[in-house]
Parts: sequence; C-alpha cells; structure tokens
Amino acid sequence: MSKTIEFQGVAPRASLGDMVHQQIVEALVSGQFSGGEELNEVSLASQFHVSRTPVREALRRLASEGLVINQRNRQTTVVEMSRRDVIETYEVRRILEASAARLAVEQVEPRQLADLRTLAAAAIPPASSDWGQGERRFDEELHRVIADSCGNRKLQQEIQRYKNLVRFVRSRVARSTQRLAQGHAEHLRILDALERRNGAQAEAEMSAHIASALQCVLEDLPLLGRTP
Amino acid sequence: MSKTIEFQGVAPRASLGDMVHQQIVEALVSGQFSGGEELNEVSLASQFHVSRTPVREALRRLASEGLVINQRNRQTTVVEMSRRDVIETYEVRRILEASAARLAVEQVEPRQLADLRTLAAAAIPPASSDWGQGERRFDEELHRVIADSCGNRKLQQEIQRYKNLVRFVRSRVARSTQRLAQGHAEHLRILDALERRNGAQAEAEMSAHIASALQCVLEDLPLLGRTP
DNA sequence: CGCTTGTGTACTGTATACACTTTGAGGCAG
DNA sequence: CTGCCTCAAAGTGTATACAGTACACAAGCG
Repeated sequence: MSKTIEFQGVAPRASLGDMVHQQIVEALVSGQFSGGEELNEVSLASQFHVSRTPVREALRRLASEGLVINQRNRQTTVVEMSRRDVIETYEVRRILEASAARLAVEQVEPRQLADLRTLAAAAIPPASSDWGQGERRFDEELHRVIADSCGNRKLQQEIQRYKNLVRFVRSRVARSTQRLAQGHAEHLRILDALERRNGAQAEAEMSAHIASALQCVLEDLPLLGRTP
Repeated sequence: MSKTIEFQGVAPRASLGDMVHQQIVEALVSGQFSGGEELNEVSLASQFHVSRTPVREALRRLASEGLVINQRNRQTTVVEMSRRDVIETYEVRRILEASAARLAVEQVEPRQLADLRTLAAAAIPPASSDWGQGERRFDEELHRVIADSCGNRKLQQEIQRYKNLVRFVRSRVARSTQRLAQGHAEHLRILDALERRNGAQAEAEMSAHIASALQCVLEDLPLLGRTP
C-alpha cells in the first residue's frame, strides 16, 4: 500500500489530529480505501508528516463515528459493511432525516426555499448535458437546508454524523443516471411539501426518498466489503 | 477540588483509556460534577494513577458523546445544558426510542415480555414501600429490551449513546414519587402495546412517555448549569 | 506428518519530555 | 485610576521512547 494523502486546504487553527481526521474521512468517503483494509498508525503518521499521537486521536474519533474498527492491540481496520449494516444505517438515517423534514416545515425560511427552487431548476433532466452535476448540488443543499432548519441542533448533529457513513457507502456503488433522475423527482416532492408547510407530507416524502435510495444501493451491493 | 475517583470493578482486558472513560462517565451521570466544571488532564491522571495519554483519550471520547466540551488549548469542561439543550436531547431520544418501539413489536420474544410483566408486577404503586426501586428496575429493563429487540444494531447504538446524556440530565433533577408513579403507568401502556404487537401504538406510547418525562425534567430545570 | 512451543517481528498501549498557547497578575506610563 | 505591556504560570498539543501484546513462522516433539 503506497497511497499518498497530503494535507489540502485546512482550517488554520485546527489541531493536527483534526486535520488528519478530516483527511482520512475524505479518503474514506471518496472510496480510496477498501473495506477491511488495515490502517497502520506509523505509516499514516509518516504520510502526514506528524507523529503517531495525532494519528491515534484521529483513528479513535473515526471509530466513534463508525467508519473504522478499533480493537485493542489490533490494527485499526476500515469498516466492512454487510448488507445488513447498510440497511440499518439507511434506516437510522431515514428516521433522523424524516423527523428533521417534519420539523423543518416550521422554521425553514422562504428565502431558502426560493434558493432551492433555483437549484432545482438548474437540474431538470435531461435539460442539459450536466444536469446531473446540478442534481447532485440540489441534493446536497436540500438535505443540508432541512437538517439546518429543523430547529434542533442535536438532531442536526446526528444527521451530520450519519452523512459520512452514507457517503462511505455511496462511494462504493455507482449512481446511475436513472437513479439521479428518480432522486430528482423525489427531491421535488420533498421541496413541494416544505413549501406547503405540510410536516406530515414532508416526513413521508423524505422517508420514501431514503427508502428508495437504499433500494438502489442494495442492487449494487456485492461491490461492498473487502476487494482483494 | 479534591474529588477522589478510584477504579472499581472493570473489565480485565479494557485499556486504561476505556477504564478512565467509564469512571468519568459514572461520575458525570451520577452528578459528581457540576456543569461548566473544568476537568484538568494532569489532576485526573494523578487521581487515576495513569499518565495523561489515557486521560486525553477518555476526554476526547467523552466530548464525542456530548458529555464534555473540548476546545483547543482550553481545559475540557463538563457540558452545561441549557433548557434548549435538554429539550433537544429529549426530542432526539424520543425520535430514536419511539422508532425502536415500533420496530420492536416485530422481534421481541414472548419470554422477554413475560419477564417484563414480572418486573412490572413488583412495581405496582403503592403496593410496597420499595415499589419505587422496582419501578426504576422495570423502567431500565423496558427501555433496554426495546432497544435490544428493535432488530437494528445501529439504532440500538444511538439509543445507548443518548442514554448517558439522559442520565446526566436526570442526575441533576429530583425524580418525585409522583413522577415515578406516572412513569409506571406509561410503561405499562407501552408494554401493553408490545404484547398486542401493535407497532403504531407502541411508537405513540413511547413518544408520549418521553414527552411526559421531558415535562417533568423541565419543571426542575433551574437546577441545571453551573452551581457555584 | 501434525501438533505444540519457542521466538522474532511488527504492531499498539502508555509514559514522559518538550513546545506552544492562553491567561492573569503586576508594573509602568499616561 | 486606568490602560497597556511584559512575563510567569498553568494547561494543552505533539513527539518520542519504551513496554506489552498478538501473530507468524520455524524448530522440536510426539
């Protein structure tokens, strides 16, 4: 294994541990490690040009976030998600984000909804060749706005925690154009419900959306796990 | 500050960091620290007769669990929960445990329900002088069985994470006998729903139960935060 | 031939030393 | 008296040394 990860633009006042953590998260959620792969503290330390201390800190934090497994006196390994793990992860995400959507109808600003509409308009398939890019942007923003405007910072935090796990899973499966289009339609339904300030509907649409995303992921699932 | 915390019965193969973590959690959720209190790495290390390394590990973990606040180059402080924080925490807990209750009706074993009935019978107020003790036991077991039998280990994990936060809050308010009796009634309604395998009802009863618990906590709330 | 047992190696766990940051007290000028 | 500067003290951040453990592999034994 001779992967090279270098520091990119990082916050100036972050500790080395934070920076290492952020870098490894990026590597994990962009699919640069395969499930079960071992993360050696010493080699990570030399890759980042820091000592083992910040690396250990980052690895413990990653373990608490569920991205790696940390057993005493064993090398830290990248988590291997079984089919069941993926289902469970998406189920928790569904519970959290559906609740957030229900709560968000109370607090979301008209301005934010208008901005989302603009993003949505730039992502109408197959209006342009890069509507897929726009849809990913719309996707990202819609989920972010809902989490941010649910009015519950703890809930927002939990959703954020799960986002990395979901990105980790998603980096291991291909998102088809067809799925993107389906997702776009679902996102529009969620946005509609928000605009109507209909909490129950927003909750139901978000719930259906995440269930549907899970189905698509499951179709590709054999790709998950250790790839020797 | 001359608190003395010593190791109690601990798992033999746990690391020092794990043991320190466990000890501090116990101290926190049993109200031995007031909100905003500073946790000094050096003095904790000497109290536990270990070096700063395991202590730092424990403190970082506690921070990720929301029990302490960890700012760069600042002393770690015990979290101060505002009224809003308490509400938000209970709201997330409500979302998680209500969903778990809904799922648990599918998986919970008749045997477990029977055991819960037995516990419930030993906690009928005001049947005996120590029914309160029995009710606390029933409470603990009911919530544990539901989390364990929801069939989703990730969800169970999240509930576990929140349990410590809730215990932290609860250690700062008095649980009246009246509240215990009310809780007993609510617990019975949840158990009924489980026995009837009625998921929607179990979810609703659990949701109402946690909302009601929040109300009681809020009444005592001025006690929270720094106590000089 | 297989099982056990020693032993080396490559890690992680812990302690400790040192560097850097923050903070507050005290002195000095205005 | 007040505001600012300096500097020491106390704490955390990081590097590093050493201790302990698990695993692989080979030698010895049945």
